[in-house]
Amino acid sequence: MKEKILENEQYMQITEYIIEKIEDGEFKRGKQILSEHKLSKMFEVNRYTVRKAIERLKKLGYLYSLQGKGCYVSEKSTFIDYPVRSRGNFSDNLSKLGKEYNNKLLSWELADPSHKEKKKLELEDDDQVYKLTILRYVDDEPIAVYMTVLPEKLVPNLEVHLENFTSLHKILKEEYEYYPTCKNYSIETTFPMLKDILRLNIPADFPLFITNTINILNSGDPIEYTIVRIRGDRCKFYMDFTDKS
Amino acid sequence: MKEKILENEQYMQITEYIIEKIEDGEFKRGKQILSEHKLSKMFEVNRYTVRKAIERLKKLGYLYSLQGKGCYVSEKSTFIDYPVRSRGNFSDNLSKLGKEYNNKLLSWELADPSHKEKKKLELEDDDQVYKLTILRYVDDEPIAVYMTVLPEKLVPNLEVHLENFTSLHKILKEEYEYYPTCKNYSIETTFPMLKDILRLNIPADFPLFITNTINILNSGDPIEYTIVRIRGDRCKFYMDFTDKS
DNA sequence: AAGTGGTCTAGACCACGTC
DNA sequence: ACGTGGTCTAGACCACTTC
Repeated sequence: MKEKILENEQYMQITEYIIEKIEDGEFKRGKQILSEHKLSKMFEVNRYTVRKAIERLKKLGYLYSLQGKGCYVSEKSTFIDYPVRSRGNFSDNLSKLGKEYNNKLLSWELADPSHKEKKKLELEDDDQVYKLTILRYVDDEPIAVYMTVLPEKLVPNLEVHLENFTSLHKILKEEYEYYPTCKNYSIETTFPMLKDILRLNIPADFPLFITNTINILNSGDPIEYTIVRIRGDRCKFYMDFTDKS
Repeated sequence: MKEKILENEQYMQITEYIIEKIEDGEFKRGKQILSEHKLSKMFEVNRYTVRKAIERLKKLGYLYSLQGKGCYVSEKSTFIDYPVRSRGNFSDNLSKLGKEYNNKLLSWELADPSHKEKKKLELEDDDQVYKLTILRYVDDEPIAVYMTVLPEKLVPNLEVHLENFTSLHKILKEEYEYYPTCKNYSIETTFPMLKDILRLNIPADFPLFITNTINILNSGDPIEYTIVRIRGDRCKFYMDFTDKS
């Protein structure tokens, strides 16, 4: 272990070494690996160095650790497919996968739009907006935070329909007869802020997707501007261009 | 600084504190911030703790550091838009943004397909495939690594056209009269492996996009199966459903 | 030579899980 | 009581940049 892959980066050698062990099957899926203390003795390095290697292996998805118990080799994880398409929505897809999902309305307010929201939703000067924050669970695990902004003039008295919230699109359909379609969509990746960490219950160094989307009505009027913050370790985006729905 | 946001996580408090300073404009864009040594004295913590905060701030895109010089507040970064659509390609979009790009063929081989490649490309038992590895630069900065697999039977003698490589789709068009369209597309996010770190010249803890796509011919036959590994800190994906191209 | 960030050692205390 | 991972301190050496 004493030659160097990159200069002065023993933790990188240890990382690659452990990956090999996992892929060779020597460290078995689901099984506990050696403790940090034992690994640091084995590699003759400080625990700090082993921890940096393990930190990276966790972020790469090879390992996960439980405080007080130990560090384990991950099972092959199943990603939740997030479909991207003009029409249709998330729930259609999930039922195909046999997964349960539900939404929880964290908060709502009727407020003045920010400059950006005003522009995205093509609003006049005095228009107000509803701002909803929704937490989405899949199999009872929090997966994504939705921050949706809707023009008040298009969804008057929205708050009346927010009791026993299950789905925004259900409300739009059943109460307003709106069938929004996606105008555009963007996907970035970063890391969770403190709010995301608490809401999604993820470590600070896990990747996060951020999507921006504007949905419009048949008339072309923007009905919602939504920013979604999605667990990057559990989800993937999927587009099927043969699907004509 | 002595109350706790999360338990035993002083570095998280320092992170949030510095973010405030940046967003308030007290730490100015492009300017150097205090050294790690000075910050650790200021917050009365060890340098390790300050470094963890700075590590996080770098990953969040607020800071960048130069060895021997110091740590600076990032300018607002401009993302490279990666368009996703059935037809059309990357280069159209970039020329709109006024960016230069070019490709470099790192390697190619004619080989047996893996099990997965065989399935994705709907190959017979004896079919071979060309495997190309291409590095894409934007403004002379490496941005993405393409690993493309093509059935040999559809692009016979491909190697003849690989001299002075500029673009695979140019070869497909000019030499084979193929105009591939995208069948499906997926996007995940993880972290770079050693190869990515060296090729894309990024730190180990920067986020990476991984896309999978299958392109088909008009006949419906799969022509390429491509895995792309893209810098997540510099790129975003963009879909426009009003664009009918 | 002095200052900076990058890496690592040695050792400590804590929270948590198992026994 | 003990082992585990999570956090932090104190101090060291290195590579790099600036002077």
